[in-house]
Amino acid sequence: MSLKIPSDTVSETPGSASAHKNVTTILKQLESDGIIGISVDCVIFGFDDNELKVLLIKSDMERYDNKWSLLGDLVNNHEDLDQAAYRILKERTGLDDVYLEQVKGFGAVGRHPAARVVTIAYCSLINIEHHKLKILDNELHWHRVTTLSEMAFDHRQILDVCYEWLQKRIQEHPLGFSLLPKQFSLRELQNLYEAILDVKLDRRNFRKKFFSMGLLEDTGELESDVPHRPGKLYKFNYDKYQKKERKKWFGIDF
Amino acid sequence: MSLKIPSDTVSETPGSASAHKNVTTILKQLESDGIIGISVDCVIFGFDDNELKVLLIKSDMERYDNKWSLLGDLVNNHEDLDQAAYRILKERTGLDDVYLEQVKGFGAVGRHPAARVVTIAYCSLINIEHHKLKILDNELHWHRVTTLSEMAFDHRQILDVCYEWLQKRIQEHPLGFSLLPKQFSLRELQNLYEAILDVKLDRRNFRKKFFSMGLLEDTGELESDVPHRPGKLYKFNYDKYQKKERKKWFGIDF
DNA sequence: GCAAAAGTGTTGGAAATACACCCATGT
DNA sequence: ACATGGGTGTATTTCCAACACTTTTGC
Repeated sequence: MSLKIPSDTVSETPGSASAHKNVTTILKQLESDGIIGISVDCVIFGFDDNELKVLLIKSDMERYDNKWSLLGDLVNNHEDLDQAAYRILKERTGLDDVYLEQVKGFGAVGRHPAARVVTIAYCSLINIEHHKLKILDNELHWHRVTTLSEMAFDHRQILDVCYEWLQKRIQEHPLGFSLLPKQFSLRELQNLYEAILDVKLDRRNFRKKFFSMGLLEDTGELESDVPHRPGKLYKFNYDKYQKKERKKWFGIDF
Repeated sequence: MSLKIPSDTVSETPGSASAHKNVTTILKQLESDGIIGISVDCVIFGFDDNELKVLLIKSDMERYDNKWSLLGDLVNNHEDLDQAAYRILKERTGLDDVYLEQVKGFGAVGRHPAARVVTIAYCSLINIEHHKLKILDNELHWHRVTTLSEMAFDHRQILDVCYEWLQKRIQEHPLGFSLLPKQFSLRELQNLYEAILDVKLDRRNFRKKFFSMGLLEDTGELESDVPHRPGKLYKFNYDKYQKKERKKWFGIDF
């Protein structure tokens, strides 16, 4: 987790290295005062090369040098938790208007070496191609979720929880489309689900399922630059999804 | 939310009124120092008279007099979030060894009038008959979830989120049994599901469903003191449930 | 014997699964 | 022409939903 000085104004130089120093000082102060710090950590998923990726940086803290870290920061005094998460995303990646949802709070006593810090984990899903990263401080880049090197603090645990959350959530909510381009082929969609859930699905049944939901809109366009017959491109009709009434009864099963 | 002086030792006089004073003082201090406080609020559900109930107290704070409040407290410096939740339950109700799960963090800037406090909501489910309340400070008692009077702070929102969480969770995890006696009839179980989900279910299909899961154990005993044919009493086989391998694939549906 | 809830099976429809061939494109 | 994935339909099975009568007990 990277921490910076809490302030009420969003930095004018988002992502600049200078905004992320003095971390240790602040934490030492918190610790000596016996105060619990509160931070937000963002688990940002992307999908590329048919693999689920996560966005990590190199930790600012010496002791955790060469370990990878989620994108985090202390929560400012006058911002909501959600706002803090959006701010961190914006500062670190330059990205805005993305899917973001709170997943869980982590507050084990020893989870941060410098001070007592409770963190709220957020999940974000972005399309890697569409949102090219503009800020690359702290070696920000994408990592495969399946083959992760050692991570700082308890960030591995946080990531694991968020990944499991994603596996469950993607089956009951159409958040996966955030990982794809606005227009996508059914093959891409299926690859996404297969990669995240680590299963093989039947192509025909997968199509039937999604078409029967009636939420995919044929754009009339086709794939290009593929060395085979191009597939149709669809987009997800979010309005129509919103209007569907949610069923609160799913069926008991455990 | 009721707050008390953070300390590293669990109070020796759990639930005593004296442990819950000086709240305003602490919060004023936090506020003047520009520090974000962190608390835990417990939403404790019970089931009685075929209705879902929630355990509330009268708020300590003047401004919120006569409004009902969840059971909460500031998190101590040297306790995990989960520990804090268990401590609050123990202090306020004398109860231990109960189901408890984190639901969501709430951190809107203005949610608490005295200071900036981020709270982590926990859900707990207890059997009202089995765990008779020993501590009744602050007018602690059970309220119907469906007909709630005005609540303090944002506690109504927290309760709503937790209730929706419960409706979803009870269908995919056997936590509902915590609300029933160790031995229960199928009628009681069905009443529980019908009350929480606010649906009517077919009795035969309900039985079929639960028996087919193979997790109910016939105790050989029967209901007593019922003015009709007594039903068989079952208990939930939690060991067997634990051994079942979880399926990560539920089927896409949204 | 009557009221009240326990206990029990079958059937039809819907949804999930399994499975194989022809089509369009780039090379 | 061939390699690659796109696109499609059907048969089977499984699961869910609807539905009614007999049994046991307390009063």
